[in-house]
Amino acid sequence: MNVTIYDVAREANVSMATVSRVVNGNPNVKPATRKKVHDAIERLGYRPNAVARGLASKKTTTVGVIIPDISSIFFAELARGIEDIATMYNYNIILSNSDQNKDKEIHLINAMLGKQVDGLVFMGGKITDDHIREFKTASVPIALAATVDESGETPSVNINYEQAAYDATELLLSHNNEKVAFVSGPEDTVVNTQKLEGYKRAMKDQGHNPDQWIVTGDYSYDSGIEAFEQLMEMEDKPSAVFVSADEMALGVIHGAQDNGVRVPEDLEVFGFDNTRLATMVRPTLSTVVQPMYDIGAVAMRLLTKFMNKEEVEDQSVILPHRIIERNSTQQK
Amino acid sequence: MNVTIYDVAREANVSMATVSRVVNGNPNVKPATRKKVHDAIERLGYRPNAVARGLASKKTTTVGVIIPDISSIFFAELARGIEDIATMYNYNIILSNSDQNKDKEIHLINAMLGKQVDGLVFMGGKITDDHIREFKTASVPIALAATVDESGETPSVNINYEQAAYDATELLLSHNNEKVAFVSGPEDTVVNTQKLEGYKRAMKDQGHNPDQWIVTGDYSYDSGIEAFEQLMEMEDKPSAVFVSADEMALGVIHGAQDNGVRVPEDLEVFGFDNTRLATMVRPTLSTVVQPMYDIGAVAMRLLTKFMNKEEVEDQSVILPHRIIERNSTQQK
DNA sequence: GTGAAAGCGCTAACAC
DNA sequence: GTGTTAGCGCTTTCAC
Repeated sequence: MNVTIYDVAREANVSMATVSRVVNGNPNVKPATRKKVHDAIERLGYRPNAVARGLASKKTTTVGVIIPDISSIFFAELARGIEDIATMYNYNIILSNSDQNKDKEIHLINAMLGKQVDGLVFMGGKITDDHIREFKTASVPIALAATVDESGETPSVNINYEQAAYDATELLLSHNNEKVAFVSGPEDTVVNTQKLEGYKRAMKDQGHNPDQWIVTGDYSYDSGIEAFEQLMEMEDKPSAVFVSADEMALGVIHGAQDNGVRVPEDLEVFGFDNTRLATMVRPTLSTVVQPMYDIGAVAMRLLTKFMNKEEVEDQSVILPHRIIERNSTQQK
Repeated sequence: MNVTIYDVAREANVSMATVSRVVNGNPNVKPATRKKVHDAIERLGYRPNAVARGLASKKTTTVGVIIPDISSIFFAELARGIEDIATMYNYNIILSNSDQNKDKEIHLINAMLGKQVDGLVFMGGKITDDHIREFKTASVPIALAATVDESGETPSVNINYEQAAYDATELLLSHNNEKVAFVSGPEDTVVNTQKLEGYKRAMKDQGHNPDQWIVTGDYSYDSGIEAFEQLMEMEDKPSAVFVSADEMALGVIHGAQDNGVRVPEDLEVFGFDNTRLATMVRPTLSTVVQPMYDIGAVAMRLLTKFMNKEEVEDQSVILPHRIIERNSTQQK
C-alpha cells in the first residue's frame, strides 16, 4: 500500500487537513507544524495522489492535446510550444494523434473529456459542425492551434494564411515571372483553401490566369517530386513555383535538380512554414515564416487564461507572418 | 453539474452497481436491463468520469512518457510508435520533455507517478543511480526506449549501437579509405559512448589509429557544418566520415559542398538513424537503419506486458539494425 | 441478475 | 492555526 495523507497526519500528529494545507502551500499553518509535517512527508516518502486530488477538487491540472501527427516536423514544433507553456503553468499534457481523421478526433475529444482534462488544445484540418457540437458540450475551454474554425466560434491561434500566400506569390511575380505555379496541399482543409485563395488573388491582381498552374500534393517530400514532374509535363511550363509546405518544396527542388533543372536559375521555388528543413537544403529555401512554436505557445497561453477565467480581449489571435528570401529564389 | 452514474441509475430505475456493470461490459446483466441502461446513458449524455474510476480501481489507463525533445525528428518518430501501441491497448499518454536534464527527469518521474500513471516509458541520455532509485520506488513498471541502462536492471528496447557503428565504420574502411573520421554526439550519453567504441574497434581491427579523426558535435545540422570545418583543418584529412546522426550528417554534406568538396568523390559520408532526412538530401545519405518507430512500439508493448503482469522472456530487447547504402558513399 | 454500502485519497467548508 | 466531516464519482465486495 502506498502512503496516504492520513499516514502523514498520524506520523506528524496533526489532522489530514493540516497536511493538505502544507502540501498545498496554504499560509495558514504555523511554521513549527509545517516543519513537523514536512519531516513526516520526508520520512514516509509521501507523494500526493493527483487522482484523488482531482476528484475532490474537480481539477486535474492536465490538458488534452489532439494533434494530427506528432512525427510531422511541423506539428512536433507546435507541440513543443504547447508543452513548454503548459509546464510553465503547471499543467501536464495528454497527447494523442488523430491522423486528421474525423471519427478519431471526435472519439479523442470525448476520451479526454472523460479523463477530466481542464482544457483542450486541438489541431486538425477541418472544424465541422460535429466538432463544434462536441466543443460546446465540453464544459472546459478549447483552443485551436494552426487550425481555423470558419464560424469563428472557437478560440484559435493562427497566421493569416491567405495573406501569407498572397505575399509569397506576389514576390515571385515581382521577379518577372509570368507563370507562377502553386503546389497545393490536400484540398479538404481550411488552411489549404486559404493559401489557395491567396495565391489566386495575387495572380489575378497581376493579370494572370489563376487556375492554370495548380497541382496538388499531400505535403510530403515524395509528393513534391511528383508535383515537379507534373509541372514539367505542362505545355506552358512555369518558371517559378510556390509550394504550400517546406518538406514538399524540398521534393520539388530535388525533383528539379535530378532532372537537370537549375534552382533558382530555371525554376524559382518558394516554400511555406520555415521549418528547420528550409536551411537544410541546397540552395536554401526561400519561404513564408510561420512561427509554429509560438502558435503552440500562444494557444496554450490562451487556454490558461480561459481555464483561470481571466478576461480575454480577442479570442481569435492572428500572429504575424513574414517572408524570408534565401537562395531558391532570384536575388533582386 | 455533470451527469453522474447515479443520475443514470435513477433514470434507468436500477442501482449504480448495475450501471457500472454495463458501462464496464460485465456480462452478468440481463439484456433487457442492459438496454434500459444504455438508453438512459444516451438520453442523459452520460460520460464516465475516469478520475473517479481511477481512484476507485487504482488504474488510470494512462502511461507517462518522458522524452528529451518532442520536436526532434528522431524522438518524434519514437513517440509516434509509443502512442500508436498505447492507443491499441487503450492507454493514453502523458508526454513531457526533459531536455535530457537530470533534475527535470527526476521531477517528471515523480510528477507522473503522482498522477498515478500505470507505467512509464523513459527516453534519456544517461541512467544514473538516482534514476534507478526513482524507478525502484515507482511501484509501476518502466520501460526504456532507445536508452541504455548499463546496469541492465531496467527493461529496455534498443539496437546494438556498438555493433551498428562497427558495421558502418567497417563498410567505409572496405572502400579503401585509410582515414575514416567519426563525428561524435555529446559525450555524456551511453548510446554515444557505444557508437564511439564501435568506431574505435573497427578502426583498430583494420590497423588504423582510432583516436586521430574524432570530432564532437551535438547532433544538430549546424554542428555538422562545424564538424566538417574541423575535419578540413586537420593536417591529415580524412577521406570518409561516419556521423553519429543523420541531421548532423546533412550538415557535413552541405559543409563539404559549400566548400567545393564533392560527396562522395572527395569525401564519403555515412549517417546514423535513417530518419526521413536521409533521402531528403543530394546525394542521398547512406546510413545505419535504426527502427525508431519500432523501438517505441516495442517498448510500449513491453510495458503493457508488465502492466498486465504477463510473463516476459527477455526484458532487454535488442532490435536488428542494418546498413543502407545510398549515394553519399562510393558504389562498390 | 441486481442492490447496498464501504471505501479509494483527497479538498473544502465549517467549527472551534 | 488546526481539526472534523461531508463529499467528489466511481468500483467492488458481499448479500440476497
